[in-house]
Amino acid sequence: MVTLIIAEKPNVARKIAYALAEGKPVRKTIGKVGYYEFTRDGERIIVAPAVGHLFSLAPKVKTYGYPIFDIEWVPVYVAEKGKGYAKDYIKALATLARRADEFVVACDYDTEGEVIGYTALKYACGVDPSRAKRMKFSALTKKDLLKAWYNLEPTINFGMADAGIARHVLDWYWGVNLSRALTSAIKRASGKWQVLSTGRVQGPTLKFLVDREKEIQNFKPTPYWVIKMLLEKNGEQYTAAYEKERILDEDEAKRIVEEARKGPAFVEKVEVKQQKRNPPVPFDLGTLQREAYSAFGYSPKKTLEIAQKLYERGLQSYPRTSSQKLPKNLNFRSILQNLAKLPEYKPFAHELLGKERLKPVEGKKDDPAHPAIYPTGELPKPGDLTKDEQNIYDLVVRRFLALFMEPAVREIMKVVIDSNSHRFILGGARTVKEGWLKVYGKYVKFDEVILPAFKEGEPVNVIQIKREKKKTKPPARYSPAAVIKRMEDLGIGTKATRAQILETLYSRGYIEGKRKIKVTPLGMRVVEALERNVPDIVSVELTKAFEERMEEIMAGKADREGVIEESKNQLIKILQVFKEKELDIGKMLMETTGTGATTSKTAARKAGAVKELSEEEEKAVKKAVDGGARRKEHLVIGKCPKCGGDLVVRYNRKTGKRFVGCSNWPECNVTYPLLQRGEIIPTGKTCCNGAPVVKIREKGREYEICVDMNCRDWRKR
DNA sequence: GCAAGGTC
Repeated sequence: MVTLIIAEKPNVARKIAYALAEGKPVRKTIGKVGYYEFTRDGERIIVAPAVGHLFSLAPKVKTYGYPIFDIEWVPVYVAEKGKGYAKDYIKALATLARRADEFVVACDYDTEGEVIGYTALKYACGVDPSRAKRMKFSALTKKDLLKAWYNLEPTINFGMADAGIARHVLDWYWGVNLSRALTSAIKRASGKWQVLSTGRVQGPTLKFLVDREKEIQNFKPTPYWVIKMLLEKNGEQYTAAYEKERILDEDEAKRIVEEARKGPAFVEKVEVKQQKRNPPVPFDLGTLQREAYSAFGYSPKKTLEIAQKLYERGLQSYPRTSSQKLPKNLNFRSILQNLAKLPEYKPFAHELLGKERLKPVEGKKDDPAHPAIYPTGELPKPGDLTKDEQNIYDLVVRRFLALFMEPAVREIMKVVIDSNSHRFILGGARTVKEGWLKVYGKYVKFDEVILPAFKEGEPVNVIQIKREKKKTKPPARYSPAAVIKRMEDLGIGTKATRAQILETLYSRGYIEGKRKIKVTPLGMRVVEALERNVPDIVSVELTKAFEERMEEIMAGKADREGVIEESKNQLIKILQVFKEKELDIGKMLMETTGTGATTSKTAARKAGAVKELSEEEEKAVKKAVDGGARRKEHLVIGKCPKCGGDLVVRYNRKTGKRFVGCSNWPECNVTYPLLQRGEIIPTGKTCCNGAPVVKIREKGREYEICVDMNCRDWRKR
């Protein structure tokens, strides 16, 4: 007797084989596809992989019209471009099925996994899916896999399979029909062929981008005033802010300034608090994509591609996960021992290996199929990784190391100054214990504003009290990383598809801008047209409704075909109305708001995935990057001798190396090099030409050094 | 040609 076990992907097939085999499984191949043979308890077992979905929905008749509902399952390589690799996998399963008497599905235990198993059995193996048993596991450890093998479910979960199939059909019906309707409308109005699209996830994603665009367009800045007190202590100047942050009336601001100027000013209260900051949680894909965007400016899609490559090389675990928890039985010590072989991680790994107990922090999110992302302990060879791969690898390794480290401790200081019964607040903050920031501080910065000691009741030497006029700012545009986050929060798309769906919006010409996403006039019109005629498709409610129907199918409270039929009837009505108004809708889609035509193919390409940035965009990007860096709150080590701004520790975006730069960059271009090792502690002292002196603490050694390399006393120090 | 979902 031969049993064929079907896994969701090659890597899992290997793990199952190694877990179930008595001794070592034999790896064989059919075409390019590897599969495994072995015995257990005298039974012959074959484990072979799918590669995700091997079958996809496609129309039975090739037409361009709509509505269209007559669809069938076909091999993915027939329905989609670039899926040729799937052919070998289908062929391998078909061949192996002929040798098997029993079938077991061992795909991920969720609706998509059930559909992958179901269609593989039915269309690749040519077997009735009701003949198959089910392995059910939530971790790929030997223990879990053996338990699943000895406790096989008698059948696959047909409730889950039916719910999954309904999801595929409904998404196809709504997405393809409405995309054809939009494309047809613009064709009729313009005579030109331009692909437009929408769907259950594209619609609401574009909608929230449009909402933000409108908020920005309609934004009316209102003036307000802030009041600042410039004061002096021990020869240094500090700025305190009036306790009411914004004053909306200019006369009131004037009055406060006049009254406060009369003084006398004294310290009313000093508060010092210590704050514990725990290490960040392990990476799930979304968090990694956000961090890589903020650290390196990588798009979510790029980060996923790099992470996939690192996974394929065995350097890190599976990237498409929503878990923020590490496997309980992972051998942390052996991973750390391996990482210690890389000089840049050696000190941190050694420090951790000296601990008796290694307990990583963990986050709330979980994933039944995969743990959080972690480095496997396999090491890249020198020169093996591209710069981009090195960056993501470094981020993953440092995050992993940080999980086991002590919390950082921050000291927050608040000095309340009274001047003629008006209160001003002077805030300070510094890191008093680095903890996990030692290894991860490269990617997270906290504000360092060091204040001298103030005593309650002491007089304050006020230099100036003044008001400044400001204006409220419109809400910020979404970045790609922020879009992914918003999609996660709304519960639309999956960790594996969100980045790709965002790219689709670019390629349709709906949105533009690499870092700050702007909706094009075409994008605005598409949402408008859909909102008027098919409000469901731009609302997250459609996803919610689908999910409810799927729950009902799984629970046996609704029938798959009934749910599909119901959605189809609803769509028929909508599409009929759409078709009647097609020409008008097409004309509306072509209207632009005076910023140039967007309906031609070239314009759509221009508005699409932006490869080259205009000068203006380049500036905006620089500003965003700089703004981002500033928000990361760099360590201040002294004053700039040229412009009086703050000299802060910065990190080169490309090389990650640290240096000292002026906070008034790009207006002021003062920079100094820095040693790349050791902790930097500001001393408040200055040296030649006013350059600051810093203290470097490294491996218990401490010394002071002037940051100016031309310093005469450089060697001496 | 169009969706969204797996995975290389």
